[in-house]
Amino acid sequence: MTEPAFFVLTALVDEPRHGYGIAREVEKLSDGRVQLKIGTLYGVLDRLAADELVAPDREEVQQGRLRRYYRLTDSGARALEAEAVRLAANARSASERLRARHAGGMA
Amino acid sequence: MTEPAFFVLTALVDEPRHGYGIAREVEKLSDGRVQLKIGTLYGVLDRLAADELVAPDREEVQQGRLRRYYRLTDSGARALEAEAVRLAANARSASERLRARHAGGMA
DNA sequence: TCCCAATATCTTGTCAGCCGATATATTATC
DNA sequence: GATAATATATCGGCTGACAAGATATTGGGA
Repeated sequence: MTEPAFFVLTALVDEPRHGYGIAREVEKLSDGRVQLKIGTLYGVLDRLAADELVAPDREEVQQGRLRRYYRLTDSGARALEAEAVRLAANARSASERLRARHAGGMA
Repeated sequence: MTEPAFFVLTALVDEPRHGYGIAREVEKLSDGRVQLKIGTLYGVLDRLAADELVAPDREEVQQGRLRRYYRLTDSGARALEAEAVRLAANARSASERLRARHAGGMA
């Protein structure tokens, strides 16, 4: 799973959101570190929808602007959970090795 | 940082290794989950060397086969540490949200 | 002896995907 | 009337992952 896809799924965990709203939520939940590019966003959404990790939820017209909402599917939630576990494991193995190195490297 | 690059750096934390040895070490430290492709490996090494996150260490000829060793630079160790922190943060934010969802979603 | 597998390097070509740029449309502000 | 924010979508360039193949040595099995 690519990193933009990971963030899109994370942004959809609590409630359905529309494209622009996802981009703002991702920026918020990463403390401004990740700014999803608009050209990236819709491509990612298409791919996630094709894989059925997200699904179209509803469409609204608010103040004349179309909002197309997406929600996380059960399959998407499982995929996100698995990816989170994988990332945590990767981070842990690197951190452990670095710690051993600074501790004097008992190779 | 791309995932293959992350694994290459991790494999070099404890000691310098040559290309083939890196591939075997990555497979080992990921419990067989990550099998670095040979075409990926050398491209990644070139890019990491250009960025000075790894550096050529020495060359050996063992049993007629050339071994070109690479070592992690201080800059590489710092980059790996930062990436590990970032991955851990990403994994944590996703896991927390998923936990809240299963707990009943107090949105 | 000959072929294959393992070890070891590197190159080339294809495909996926990120992202900048652009287009379109509405509302609000200046 | 121009600009910014909100909101959608597409296109093209570039980077990077990876399959495949080239090259070379050692050792084992048919």
